[in-house]
Amino acid sequence: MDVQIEDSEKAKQIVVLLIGPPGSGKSTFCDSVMRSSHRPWSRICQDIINNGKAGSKAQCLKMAIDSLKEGKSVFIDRCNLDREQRSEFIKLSGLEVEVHAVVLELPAQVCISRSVKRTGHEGNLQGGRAAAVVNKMLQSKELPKLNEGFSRIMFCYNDADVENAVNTYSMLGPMDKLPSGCFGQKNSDTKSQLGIMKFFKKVNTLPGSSSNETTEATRKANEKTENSRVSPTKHGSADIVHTLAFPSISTADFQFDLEKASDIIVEKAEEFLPKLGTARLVLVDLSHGSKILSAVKAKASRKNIDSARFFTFVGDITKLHSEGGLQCNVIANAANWRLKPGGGGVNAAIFKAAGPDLEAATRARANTLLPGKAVVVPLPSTSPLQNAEGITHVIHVLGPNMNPNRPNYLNNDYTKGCKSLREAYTSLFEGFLSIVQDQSKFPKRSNPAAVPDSSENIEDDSERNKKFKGPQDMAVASNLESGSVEDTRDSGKKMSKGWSSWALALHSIAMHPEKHENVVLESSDDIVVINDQYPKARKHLLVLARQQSLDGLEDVRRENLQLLQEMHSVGLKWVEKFQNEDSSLIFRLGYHSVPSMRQLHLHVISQDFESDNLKNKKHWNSFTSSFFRDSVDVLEEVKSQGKANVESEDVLKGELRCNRCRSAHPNIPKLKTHVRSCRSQFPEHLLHNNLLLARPERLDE
DNA sequence: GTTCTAGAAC
DNA sequence: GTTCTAGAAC
Repeated sequence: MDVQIEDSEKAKQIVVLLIGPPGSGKSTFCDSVMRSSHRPWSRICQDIINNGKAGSKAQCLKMAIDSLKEGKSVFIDRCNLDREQRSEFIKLSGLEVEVHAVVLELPAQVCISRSVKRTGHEGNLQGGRAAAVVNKMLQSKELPKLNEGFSRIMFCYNDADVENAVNTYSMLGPMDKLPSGCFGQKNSDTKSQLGIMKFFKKVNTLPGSSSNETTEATRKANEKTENSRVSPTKHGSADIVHTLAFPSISTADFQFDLEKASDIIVEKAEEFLPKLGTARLVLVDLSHGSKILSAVKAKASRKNIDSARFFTFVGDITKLHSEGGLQCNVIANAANWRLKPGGGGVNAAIFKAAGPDLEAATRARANTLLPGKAVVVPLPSTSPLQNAEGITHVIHVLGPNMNPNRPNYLNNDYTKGCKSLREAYTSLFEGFLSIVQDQSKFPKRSNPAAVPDSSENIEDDSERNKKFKGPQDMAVASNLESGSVEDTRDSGKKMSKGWSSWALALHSIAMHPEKHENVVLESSDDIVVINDQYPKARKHLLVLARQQSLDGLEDVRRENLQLLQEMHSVGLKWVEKFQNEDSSLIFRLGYHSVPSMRQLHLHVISQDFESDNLKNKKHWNSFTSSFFRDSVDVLEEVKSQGKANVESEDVLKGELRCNRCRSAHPNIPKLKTHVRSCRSQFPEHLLHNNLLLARPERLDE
């Protein structure tokens, strides 16, 4: 196995800023690490720096510099709660050291009670005063961000997190380096990082060994997955670890430059891993001497990409499980534009191994493929590839061609070529992501034979959910569902993106409007218009996108721009119609940042909010706060930056403010009473940016 | 997403 | 006592 050798042979010192109020356990943290670490550490504690008495920040800095000169790594043991307090320590990174932060975000009560007890001895802060001090400090707290200059930040919210962090640093030998980035922060995707934490716990560092040790971690992870016959790693419940095995696109027959290709593979893997939860990406090649594999492996290692979730593998992509012991549920095919078998290489091998079923299933989805595009094909359960290898989906992907003897030769134009190859990997990984998300809401099939023949459903595996006839039938549908599917579903609702049964009604209508004639107001190839079943205002429509795998605003990309424009103009048309009937109506068109129901839908909603269905804070704030993203703004953002900004769900819990005068109200009934009579002007930004759709005279009242 | 309801807030 | 919210269950 060729292991990437770090270019710096020198031991990399680190400065670790502990961040937390008194009583959060900063000193204990340092002591625990220093007790078992093989790396020389110096703890710089402002409380005792002056011969056991408290000193100044400047003294701490000086001592830090001295310690670094002696070759020690440094803990800065002071509160470091706000950005300004931290800034001078971060500047130490100029001395060729990495600056890390470990954030001890323990409950304030815990810190207070600890610091009350402790300061009891020292006579420093007594009882209630300690509480007041801690509370005051916490008020001015600013959580650290990478852009302050940290190369790594770890957040700890409880004792287990702290233990994890202690282990991570204890295990760190003099030559080791930790992955950069932000780890463990709540409200962001932390799942991927847990893997790393667990993993570092296991690594035995050998002090003073060769420089290779920097990638000891990487190597072990690879060994684990490459050489032993591993069954898919289980994460908590019964769900499988989704794994996509893919060949390098365009670098074989299409003769794409290997250096450029490997850059793009690593770049795209890095981009998608955080979105993929625990799922894994595996670059596969047949030969041991594969240049593309070693290039990718080296680059991934240099970027500190989690090697348990993105790695390379030598083997036949059609026999990964049976011959390589690697369980993958999805494989990518370097397809030809006709999506036909043959040609040689991976394409021929996959079609051959999958049998005629794959061709039929492919044909049901697409006849041809453009460079840069991918198509996800569920593999029929009858296919030997599913039975023998556990493959449930094949994703055909077509890359750019640099070979003059093949069609659509790009004549060495690598500007176009790189763009197209990036697009190809984006399409491929997005296809995989859609599979991961679709299946995260269902338990693994216990009996593959019971799966409906997927060559027939253009849908996906959630086809069984199409028992829904629409929102009206939800109660019935969920009765039918209960038992077999329901009980193993995530109960902790924390799953990255699992759609519960009730959330699929819109998707169902968008896919089969003909089955919902009673609710569909208008439909075309691209959109369906329905009344919101629980209107939150006098007029409240939804314009549904019909395209697959556009679940919500977060999935929207530049290629969906035309669709968004159509949705917008359909919305406008209905506004026009409603205003012809009642010229006092004022509308906004927009999307929820994070929708509760699957399938991208545009809300067309009048701004009176006169509705008995508007019952709670979430309802109100989802239409009147920044959580509601105006269609106009979304279009602009997608046009200029390729995707739309989304607001965090946290704002839904914010206070209740009038949508016109922005006055705050204590509860929903009082708010509604106020809103009924408020005649103030709408907020400036809505008026100014033409986000309100009203007949001219109606906004001047 | 909605419904239901315990218990917090008044 | 009544009103209202927030969380669980669906």
